[in-house]
Amino acid sequence: MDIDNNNNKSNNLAERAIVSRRQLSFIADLNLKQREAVETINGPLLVLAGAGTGKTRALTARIAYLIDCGYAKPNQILAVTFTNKAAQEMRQRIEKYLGSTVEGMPWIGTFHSIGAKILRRHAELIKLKSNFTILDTDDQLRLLKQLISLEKIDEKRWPARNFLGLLDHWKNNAWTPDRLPQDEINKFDGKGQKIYKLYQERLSILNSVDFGDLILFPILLMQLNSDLLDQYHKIFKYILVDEYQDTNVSQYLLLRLFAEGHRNICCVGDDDQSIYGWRGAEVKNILSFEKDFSGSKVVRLEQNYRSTPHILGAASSLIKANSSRLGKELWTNISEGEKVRLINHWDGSEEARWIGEEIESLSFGTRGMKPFSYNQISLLVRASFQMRAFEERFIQLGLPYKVIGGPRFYERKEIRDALAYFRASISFDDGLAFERILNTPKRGFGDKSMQLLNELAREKNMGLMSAAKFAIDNDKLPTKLSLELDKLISNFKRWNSDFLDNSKKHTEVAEMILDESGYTQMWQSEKTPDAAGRLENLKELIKALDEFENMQGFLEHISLIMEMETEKDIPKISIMTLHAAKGLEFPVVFLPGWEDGLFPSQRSMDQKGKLGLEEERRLAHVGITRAQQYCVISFASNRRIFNQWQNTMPSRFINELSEENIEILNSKSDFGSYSNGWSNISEIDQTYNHKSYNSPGWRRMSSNVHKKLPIKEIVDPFVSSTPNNFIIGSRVFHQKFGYGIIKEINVDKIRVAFEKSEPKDIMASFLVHEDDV
DNA sequence: CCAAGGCCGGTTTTT
DNA sequence: CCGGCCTTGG
Repeated sequence: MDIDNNNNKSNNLAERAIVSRRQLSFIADLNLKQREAVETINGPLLVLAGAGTGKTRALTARIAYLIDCGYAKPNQILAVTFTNKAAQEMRQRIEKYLGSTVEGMPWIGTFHSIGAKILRRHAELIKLKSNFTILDTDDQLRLLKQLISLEKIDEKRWPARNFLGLLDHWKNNAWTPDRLPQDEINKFDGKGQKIYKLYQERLSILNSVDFGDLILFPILLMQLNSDLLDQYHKIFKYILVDEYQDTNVSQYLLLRLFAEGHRNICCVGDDDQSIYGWRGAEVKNILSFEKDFSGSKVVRLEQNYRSTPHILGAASSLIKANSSRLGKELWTNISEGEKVRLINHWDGSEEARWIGEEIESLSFGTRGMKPFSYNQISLLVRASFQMRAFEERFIQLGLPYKVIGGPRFYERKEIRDALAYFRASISFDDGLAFERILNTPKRGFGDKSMQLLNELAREKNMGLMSAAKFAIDNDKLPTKLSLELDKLISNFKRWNSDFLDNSKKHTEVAEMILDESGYTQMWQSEKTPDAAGRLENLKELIKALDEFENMQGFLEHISLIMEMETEKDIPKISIMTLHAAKGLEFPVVFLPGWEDGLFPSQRSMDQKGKLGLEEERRLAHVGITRAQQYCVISFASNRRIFNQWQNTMPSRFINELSEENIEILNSKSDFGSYSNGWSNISEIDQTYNHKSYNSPGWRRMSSNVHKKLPIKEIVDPFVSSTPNNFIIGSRVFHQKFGYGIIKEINVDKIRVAFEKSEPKDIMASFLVHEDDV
């Protein structure tokens, strides 16, 4: 709103003085490196920011600096994050720095929200209306199931869920149906490309896009309309990207298109915190930044403000085992603190018991530490099924806890149903929403009538609601169903005009819809224990809706932001996955379940071999670096997984931790070898003793670790083509050209000087290290 | 069309 | 052990 603020400032000396004081306030307390990251404004810049080095601070100070010094207007800065939380935090900090609102910064947001914004502006160029809906996974699956059965593919062998995985992969790589690589086309029973095409056509008719399209379509828009791209080049004078290590190929391409304009792109990231490879993130992007953006500068933030030296030491010793790194060494001014503690338990429930007891002690103050509040304590697990044991234990002990990133509000059935009613009322084209609630509450529509309508819709190339109308008019349905359907459709027409009627409040219309459709009634008459809770949730939904001006805005909001802010309550212990913990910090961190196969996860290693293991190791690194003062790693000798007891070996990561930063707490059970599992908790708590690395238990454990399961070497052409497998100067072999020396690496094109042939640019996937021949 | 029971499978998850 | 999905029988 208040954009002019910045333009007027130079006219007024007093204000100028204020401005420079303000500048001091957000630059003065930065360290030299951070300052360099803020003040290097021209050309491509990569900021390698280790955990806890003030990354967000530097990033936001940079934006404030650009605006305050007049390098850019607030609306000329594109700042992209991955999560809404990060975007929100960025906004708040900038506001704090600039002392004004950031209303005038339309281009701060997640990749997807910015993609959606661009797409809405130019929807017609890509055969969409600008009020298109954004599908969720449920909708996508429903649509895919239809298409798969239509193609007469056996759904058992080729589940829609698998196709969704493929689709994701394709869109992450910016492959449209026509641009699919040869070896992708015939995936999924030979019909991959065909279904992809059908899917996109159907989406277009439904006036819908999926999440992948929110990145993919803007890329296409920019590639196909050079004048449009020019426009955006003019708008985006400065580009900033947070968590660059998490970008996938599509996101990278989009950024590169925009960056071609002013070439002022600043990416912040940490290759050691890249933990989303499994969903398409390419570490390659950050590793080859300097190659991708010529003339770039790299600034490393290595001073850590978060953790004690022992915690940092343990984390660095671990991450050193990774081979593909840009290399950073975190250091700190913080003086001595607790060593990282390591403890073994007989089994998972003993582990849960011990941690529960330990948390109680910590909350009263123990071992010379000040008492910790529960909200200073967190428990980070590899997989969410591990949480249950702790929740059960904490409930028994009466310890308050919260699960972060648990089942999300907008993913609940009743919420989705309600939203489907709203969506179908707003847009008659939204066939997937209509289909969802057609028989909810029961209106007598089963598979058969549903199929009839769907086939009709596809045949006539119309939305499901129009097809329904057609079916009624042409007597395609039993009279009873026709009457029901007719009633429903006229309801939707009325609800639609109610939403458009400005004299009616949208929340009231929404409530009315839920009542008139019989949806509320449906839950009221249901006797299951959770029915009451569902009705509560519906009320919550209406409350959330009240924050918005109209239904359209609300729907846009929730399709992009899948969470509801939870009110702050009494202090609680935070339980979450390691993935969810990225970006957070806690004084106390518990890291249970460090057992080979669980963490590192066997599946990760099976699927991606060494690269998978390295990603797991980064995850471990993320875990340890969350801790500010006190970090406890634990593992159990026996664990029940899917109700089956398994003997477990300590995680290989434990052996990689530097001895001098670790203190071993050993329970009587001596690494589980002779404990009968009945040990009494308090006894364990009181009798753990501090053992050196030479205890018999430790030696046994170590020797077990050496028997680590072999890692399968998987040759995935896409993955193994990362240039980091090769370095300049190494000797490689090529099937046709023989041996040669690497001279230059450019993403996956590698220039090789062959011994018996001219130098050539070769795709990385065709080269092997000389040792591997 | 629907409710009840059998069977299979089961990381990480944001937008 | 749990939840989702499919089959089966009313």
